[in-house]
Amino acid sequence: MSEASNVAGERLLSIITRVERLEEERKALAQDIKDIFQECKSAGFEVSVVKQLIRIRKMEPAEVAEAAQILDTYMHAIGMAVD
Amino acid sequence: MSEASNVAGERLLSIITRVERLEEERKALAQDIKDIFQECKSAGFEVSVVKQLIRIRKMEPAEVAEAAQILDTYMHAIGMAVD
Amino acid sequence: MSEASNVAGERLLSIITRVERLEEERKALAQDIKDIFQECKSAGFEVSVVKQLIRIRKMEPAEVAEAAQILDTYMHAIGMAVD
Amino acid sequence: MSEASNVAGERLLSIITRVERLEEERKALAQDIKDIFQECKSAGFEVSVVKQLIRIRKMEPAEVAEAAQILDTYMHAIGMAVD
DNA sequence: CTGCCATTTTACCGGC
DNA sequence: GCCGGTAAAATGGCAG
Repeated sequence: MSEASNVAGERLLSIITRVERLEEERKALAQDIKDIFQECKSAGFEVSVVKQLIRIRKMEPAEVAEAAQILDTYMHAIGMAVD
Repeated sequence: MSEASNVAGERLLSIITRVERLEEERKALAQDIKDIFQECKSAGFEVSVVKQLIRIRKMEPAEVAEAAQILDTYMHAIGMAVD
Repeated sequence: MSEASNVAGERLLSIITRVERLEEERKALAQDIKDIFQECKSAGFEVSVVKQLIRIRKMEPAEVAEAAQILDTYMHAIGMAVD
Repeated sequence: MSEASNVAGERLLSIITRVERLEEERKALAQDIKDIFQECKSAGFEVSVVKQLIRIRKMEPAEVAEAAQILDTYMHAIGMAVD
């Protein structure tokens, strides 16, 4: 036999191979992102600021959710929970 | 104009949008990988060991041997050697 | 010789031993914290709320620092940095 | 009254204060450990390998053997065995 | 080559 | 008691 010596081995190898494939795609995307930031820099933008902008755009909904969660926790704490 | 008030702004918005798009694809791939490890677990494999295997497969054989060698040397040095 | 077979080995063993000692102290502190939360629960407080309070007390200065960092980043970006 | 407005509040504040104190001690210990690894590096040891050694020392010998065994089995299963 | 940041791994904590 | 997600820590990669 050449690679996987039995049924379990074939299954395992399939798992490993698929993961490795997806990781490569992931790596390629990371490279694409890096390329865009390179272009960003060439266009005269501060990369760190742009990254921060992106982070803020992501965070705003997250912060709303967090605030809601804090409120919810307190309401539970004082026995006012609706559920 | 709707969002970006000038040429630089449009360029910047384009950059941000493209990065965000790629990041979402990255996130989706990460989820796919998680799913495979879930399947891996269901199939009865030790996920941590499978991850270790994938790590080893990424390394050059020489690197693997060298790392083992250093570890062995240190173990001898502190009297932890198996022999 | 019994444990470390040479000068380098003794040095290495000393390093390892000290790290292990500090890690144990760290672990003991973690246990102490857990014990306090147990007491907290017994006293009738909602542990999750107390933890959140602690987190919030930690976060306030962190948020100030973050805001300052954002300002700093922008000032750099527009060439107004003081340094 | 200054900070805690009642007995429960005082109790709660005591809990919070003690936890925060212990967390600071924990943080200080983490810094001490970092310092030792810095010294370790300066002494010419491979920090990653030393960390690996410490991990192995924490494990029961039987566990070490078992983990190696499983890895070996999987490597054989997918045809990566060295022998 | 050192410090920083992203990713990964590990420990914790709640629900089922 | 295990399993799931979540928060902390460690690791590795990268820019400066």
